[in-house]
Amino acid sequence: MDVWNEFEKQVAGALNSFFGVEAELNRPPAGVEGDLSTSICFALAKKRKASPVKLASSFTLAKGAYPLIAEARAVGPYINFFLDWEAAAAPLLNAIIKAGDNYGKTTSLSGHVLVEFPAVNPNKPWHVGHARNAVLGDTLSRILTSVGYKVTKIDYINDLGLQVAKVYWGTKYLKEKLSNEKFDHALGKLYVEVEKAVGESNAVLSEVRRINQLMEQGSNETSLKVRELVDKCVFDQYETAFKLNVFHDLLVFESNISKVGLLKKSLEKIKTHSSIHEGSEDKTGCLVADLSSVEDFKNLKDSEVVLLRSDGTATYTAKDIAFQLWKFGIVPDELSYSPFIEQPNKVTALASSSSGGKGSFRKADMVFNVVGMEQAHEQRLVYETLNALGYKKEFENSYHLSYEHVRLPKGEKLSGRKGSWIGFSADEIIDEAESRAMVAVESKNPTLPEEEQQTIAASIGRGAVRYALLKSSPEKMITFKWEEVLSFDGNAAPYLQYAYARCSRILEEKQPEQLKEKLKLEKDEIALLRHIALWPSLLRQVASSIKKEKWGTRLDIQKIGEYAYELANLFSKFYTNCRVLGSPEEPRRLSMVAASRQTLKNVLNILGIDAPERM
RNA sequence: GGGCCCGUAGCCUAGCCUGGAUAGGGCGACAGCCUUCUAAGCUGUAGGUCGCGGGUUCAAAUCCCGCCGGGCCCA
Repeated sequence: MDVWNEFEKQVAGALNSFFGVEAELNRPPAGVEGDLSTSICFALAKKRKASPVKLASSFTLAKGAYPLIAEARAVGPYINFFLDWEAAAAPLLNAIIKAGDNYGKTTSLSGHVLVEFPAVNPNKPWHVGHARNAVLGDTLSRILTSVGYKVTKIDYINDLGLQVAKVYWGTKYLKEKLSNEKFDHALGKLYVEVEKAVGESNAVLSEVRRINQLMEQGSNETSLKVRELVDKCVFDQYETAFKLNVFHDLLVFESNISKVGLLKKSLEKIKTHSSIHEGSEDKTGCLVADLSSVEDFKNLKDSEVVLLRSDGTATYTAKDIAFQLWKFGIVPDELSYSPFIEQPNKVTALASSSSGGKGSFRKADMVFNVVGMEQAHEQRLVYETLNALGYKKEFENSYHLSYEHVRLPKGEKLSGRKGSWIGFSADEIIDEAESRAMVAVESKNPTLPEEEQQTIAASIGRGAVRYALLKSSPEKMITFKWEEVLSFDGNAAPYLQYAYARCSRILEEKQPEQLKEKLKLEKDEIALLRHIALWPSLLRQVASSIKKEKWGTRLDIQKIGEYAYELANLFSKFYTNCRVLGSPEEPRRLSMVAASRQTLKNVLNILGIDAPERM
């Protein structure tokens, strides 16, 4: 049931048949009456040599042709259209309640989308910046799913990096510094200590390098032990993910990629292409990809991208290219998979492994990499290389979802090496939010069993953190401030959840029944109903805002949060001004409450925020 | 040297791609509203050189050019 979409079509049709032009439609600004408006008369005024005001007032609606349009009113040079809410309300409300969790969803798009996030190194806990990445990737996945895509959420674990070798060295030689806390936290702190040791002694660094070599060779005692350590760390990182309602389908470990020789096979496949050749000048002896045909890279030295150095070792770019080729199924999937972890969403995430069975991994039609914006250049190199190799379709379907980083209150960066994340790990922030929520829950619901209070507080805490990370545009830097994340008033997740809980409490008393006749609605009711009706087109609009750009991807993800806030706000006004239970308007208002509750639930679900029945 | 992102009240932020009505919100401040479905709420007041300067246009926060400030990348 998409009343709004139908209304838009009718307004466009009415304007087209009267003026004979396609007119753009806008929402009138706040304080101006009407549901849709057009400023087409300005443009027409010039061509037709008439004043825009006259043109606007000349407009008339063909009778009976546009059942959803109640009125078209000229306001100065604008024409404002009014939807016939009294006629539309009953069928709309009935349809929303019937559609339930599917209200707003469509199946208009299809294809397999792979979304990779957050790819945190397995030697420390997630900090608030990783949480931003994860929450963005997760919400993007929810949006894509809601418009019909089949989405695979994938995580990449670089278990062959020097950072991992360092913590492994630490567990052997600095055992006493490994604390008893949650393992990812213990490792993260140990890592800081190892960095100090490395800085003080060359012997340590060469031992770390030796460990790293063993890891890269694989199939030895060290590499097995390192993988054990990595798994243990990732398990604990995923406990954090679960607290944020972040779930995955597949984890791919670099060690497994390396073992099956993905890089080598990818290079075999592409090296005969004319754009892959030996480098010139200072790149003699290197294998390079030639991107000099790309306008933006023409004047750069690295219009030749090094894939293999003259000593035969591969660059990160080469690995990234190989992995991107794998994602699109250009090189076959030779990885084996085993069940890795049971998730609270009842999906068992699989992980690449040395012993498991072949996966049913389907090649992707579209790939999103959620990566910080400092990597824009690197990401573009990868995609442009695909293009240069003739994989045009894959190039066009490679998306770098970039986002700005989270900074600490004083403006410093979050660093694993220096340990500046300590005190700002995702766990610490979520836990703090949860315990603050618990104080309020206890005082407002003293009779509830403690377990239930805990569940509600957890929902509020994680919701607050997720919403704080989602409500502003990804390209804006976030300076972390406790007061902001822990503010439970105003434009914050608890405000949305509170509106939902209020709906639920009314409906606990009485359920709505099918509505039949035309409804006479009050102002607050129309405002609420209009916003509810907007949900399907808002969701569609956000999904279609996804646009590959030269550097990065356009995505209006913050519009979801904005919509959610407005919905909760309009419901709160309705709740204050329109008595439901026991009032003469009870039948229709119960339906309004049920439709509000359903829409709030569906919006919160896209944001990955729980909808508690009471709080 | 080249490139990317950000700049909107004390603080945070929407709007910019697709120009149009008094630049929307939130926090904080101040003043009101609980004997009726949860006051984590509602109502109101104060607070703005939309970083600066040009240009295009009937119309610029929005488009174009040039600066400045902050962050980042390539070399």
